[in-house]
Amino acid sequence: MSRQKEPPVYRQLADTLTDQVRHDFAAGDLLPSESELAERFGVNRHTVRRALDELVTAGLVTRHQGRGTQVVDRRLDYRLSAGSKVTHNLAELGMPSETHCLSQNLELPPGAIAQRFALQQQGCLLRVETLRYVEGAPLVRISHWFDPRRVPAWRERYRGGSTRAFMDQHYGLRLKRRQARIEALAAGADDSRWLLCAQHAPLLQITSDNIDSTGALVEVSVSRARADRFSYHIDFPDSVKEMS
Amino acid sequence: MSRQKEPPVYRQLADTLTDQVRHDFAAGDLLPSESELAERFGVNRHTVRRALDELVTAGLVTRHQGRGTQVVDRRLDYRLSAGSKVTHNLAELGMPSETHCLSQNLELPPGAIAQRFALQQQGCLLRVETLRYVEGAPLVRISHWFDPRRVPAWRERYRGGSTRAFMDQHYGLRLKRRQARIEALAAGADDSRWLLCAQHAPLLQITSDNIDSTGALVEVSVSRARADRFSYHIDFPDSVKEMS
DNA sequence: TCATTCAACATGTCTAGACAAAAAGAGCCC
DNA sequence: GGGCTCTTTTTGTCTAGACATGTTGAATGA
Repeated sequence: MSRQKEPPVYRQLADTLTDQVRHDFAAGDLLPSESELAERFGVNRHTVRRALDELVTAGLVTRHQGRGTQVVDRRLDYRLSAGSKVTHNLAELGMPSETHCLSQNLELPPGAIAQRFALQQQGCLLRVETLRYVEGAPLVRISHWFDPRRVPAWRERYRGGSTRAFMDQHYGLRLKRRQARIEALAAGADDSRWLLCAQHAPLLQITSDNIDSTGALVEVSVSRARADRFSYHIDFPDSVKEMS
Repeated sequence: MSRQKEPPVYRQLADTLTDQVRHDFAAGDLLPSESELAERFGVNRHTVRRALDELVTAGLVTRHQGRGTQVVDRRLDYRLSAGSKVTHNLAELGMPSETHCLSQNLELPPGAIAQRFALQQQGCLLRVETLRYVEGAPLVRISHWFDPRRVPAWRERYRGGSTRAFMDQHYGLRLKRRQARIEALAAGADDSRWLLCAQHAPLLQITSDNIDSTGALVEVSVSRARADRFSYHIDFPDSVKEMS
């Protein structure tokens, strides 16, 4: 194991092990023991542990005291290397994707959402959770909050697919976006589970108010996208916007 | 330090240090060195490091090699609860802030930046690094990349403050933003140092092309803002945009 | 005065060895 | 077979010391 220059040994070892795990191991397999790896690579066991720490935080393996280090189910990593087409216009996003429905319930919305609907509605809203796949990997998780009076019997009919198309088809609603708020945040446990990303990985969150042709608020959507696969692009045609 | 039963020493130490950091330290303070903590608590330095690892991943402190372990800014929690003024329009941002200049040099730009200037210039660009404070706390770190021919003798004159006002005053340049790209990413070592945030904390990065009145590209700016203190807001006047 | 050099100090990495704790399996007895 | 202990294997924790690398600030020198 090269030791002359950068990077540190545990980093190189982590990369090596990551490759091996990806190519030569299946989900559920046990890795060789730390002592064995240490001997095989000619480094101290602590260095192996430090390297394995990386794989653990990357979500590739889990450790069980007394049992061994086990390869976790993965799937997503292949996409990351094809990093160039990362820039999506949110408008294009609907097309080549597959949308799954995770849940749909009537719920009391959190304060920030309720506030937006405040003057029109103060009870429960219809919350529809969807997960959108692009090129086979999950890209964005969306919470749609609907005014339930505008989309009656939604839950009996909707089973997945584009909510936009569904609304158009069943309710004749074509929503426009009135405003959007863009934030960054760290992935929580739920996010990492659905988006197959590391916990605390950066996400791009977009909250938008969607109105019908009369200007009435029908939907507030909160989407969380994996930042490594998504960015948001804005063109300023020729407006007199200030710059920053 | 109790060692009879559970939990492990590093865990107890992590809890102790977490308390101390919360009560006896202010944002930006440096913790005692690892060796000093080791001696004070009667444990090995590695055990202290293991405990500090917990604080780092919890986002309470950041480490800087050669410098020390620094307490991260926590004031923003207050801000989050008073969640309303978190939303800044990037255009408003210039006003109540204080801008410090970190560095300014002629540099070979990275590929992504060079590409934007490609047809006009293929040598060095003027890179100006600024840090903007709002309400006394660092909010955003900006890399300005200028076409040096458009801002001659910049470095002899500029010492801080709004680059926008400076350009207007000295060069009669009033730039407009042509496009912007918004991404989320995790804070690196440099970011955490300047922005006083945790390493791997989510940042909102905005890359924008700024042109003069003739449409020529003069500046590309890359700003990284602490996601916990900043969000980006967009209004769609009455355009026929698609929603997502 | 200003810049350079250098030493002190901080975190980062690596090795070495020891024991603890949990899990799995072997062998035993009933 | 079923249940038991005991041994082995494996990860978890802790100590000890060494050197690398980055930062800072004081001493030095032009």
